[in-house]
Amino acid sequence: MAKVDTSLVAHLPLFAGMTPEALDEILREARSARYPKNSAMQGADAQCFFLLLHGHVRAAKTTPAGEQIVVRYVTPGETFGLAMAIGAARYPATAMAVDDSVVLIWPTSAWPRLVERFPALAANTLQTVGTRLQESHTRILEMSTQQVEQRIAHALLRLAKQSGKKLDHGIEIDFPISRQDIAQMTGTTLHTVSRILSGWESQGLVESGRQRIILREPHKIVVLAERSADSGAA
Amino acid sequence: MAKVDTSLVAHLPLFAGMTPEALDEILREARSARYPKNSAMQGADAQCFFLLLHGHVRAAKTTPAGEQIVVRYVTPGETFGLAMAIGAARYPATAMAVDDSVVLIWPTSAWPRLVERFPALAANTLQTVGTRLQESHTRILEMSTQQVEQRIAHALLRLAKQSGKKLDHGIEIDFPISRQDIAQMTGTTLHTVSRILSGWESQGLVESGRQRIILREPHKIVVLAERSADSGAA
DNA sequence: CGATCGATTGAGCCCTCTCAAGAGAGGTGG
DNA sequence: CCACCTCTCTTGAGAGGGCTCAATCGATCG
Repeated sequence: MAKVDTSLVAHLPLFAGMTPEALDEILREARSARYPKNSAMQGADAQCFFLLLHGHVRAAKTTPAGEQIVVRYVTPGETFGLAMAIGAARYPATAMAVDDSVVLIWPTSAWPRLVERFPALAANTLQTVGTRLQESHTRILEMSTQQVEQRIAHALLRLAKQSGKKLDHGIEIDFPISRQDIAQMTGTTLHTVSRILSGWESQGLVESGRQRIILREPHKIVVLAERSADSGAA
Repeated sequence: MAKVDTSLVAHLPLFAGMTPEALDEILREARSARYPKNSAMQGADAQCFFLLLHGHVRAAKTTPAGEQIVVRYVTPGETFGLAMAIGAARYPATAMAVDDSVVLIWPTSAWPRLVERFPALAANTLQTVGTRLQESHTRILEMSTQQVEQRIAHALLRLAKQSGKKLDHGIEIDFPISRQDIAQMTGTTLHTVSRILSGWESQGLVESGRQRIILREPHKIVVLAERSADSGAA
């Protein structure tokens, strides 16, 4: 269990307002682990919670019938698997590394003690969860009021903002993502996603391939995203 | 500013694990207010947070274009308007009393101090917000995978569970709710809701009128709700 | 008793899903 | 290093669920 360099994580929102000593004490309870690309990261029982240091993780929720939606993509610096903080004994979603990933892991059992000793942990986590709640509401709003094309545009712009790699001309989404994944983020089918991306590609808005998407004209995609349902006249 | 009886609120999740003295101190900072039916409860700036004591409140989110969705219905004992706890300066949604309602109101400015003095407040709120986050994800899952009829069935069952009044034969939703409201909860239009409810009514599953719905056969509605998209053969 | 707001219902259309092939890319084993 | 195989992506055709548009009815309130 190699010691984690505190300076790497001190600036994260989770640890806002903490003394170096406190941080040190918290990190002493964690271990780190590496997950290879495409490996599952958790069982059904919520025995651990995670902080992603490197890589990308996909959190997905599954229906009884086996259909999936992508809850979110976790980027470095973010926590996930916080079931216990919200009083759940089982994870409501499954996590999978979409890239080779490195995480810090705490046992769920440590959470109550840590919160007691460092109340800022609860306050900081509340802030994070609150932000996610608002994002969820935004997503519900989009699904209720926008056409598929607008939803896909918004989803890609969000991914680009969150995990975009600036290129000479455009922004590349920095991890492998398929048409199917985008469909599961926007409530549609991979076929429709494929058709729309093909359309955009022929207009030069994007460039894409197998699990790879580059936004070539982000600004034009913003315009698309904001176009309301009935303002689409050419 | 009439003093609030602590025994009325001591059992609420928000105050779990608190001493009577702590509770007393927290309540001293609150004032209570009454909002008549159909009155708006908040301005744009998040200057207060609320605890609903009596009545029902509808929280809704609006698009730039003016379309609305219902985020949730607040029932007595629940908090709302927690923008500041999650670090937002403005409310992400608007609140309106759908019934004559009574609330406790704290100024937003009191929150940091209260949390500092009573860390359990943050932990309890984290739990609440976490639960809401999961409910949001469930809603997204439903919107992605289910037909409108199933979504409406789920929404009504949830409302009945949360705010249902048991009748001799059936369950009545205990506050005024229109077709439009249900449409805004399920991501559809009032027309479709009306058609589906009319259908159910002719089968004797529900009985409904102006802003009023009674589930006459809750069990059959559960069956409807769980029917998957392609198992609908008569 | 009139006005207003919610509910109902019909007709027609269109966006998106479903079903169905097939092609290309990338990885793997011989 | 090549052949094969699997996984992703593409594209066409057709159908249908739900939306839009439009008009009317009914209840509630002032």
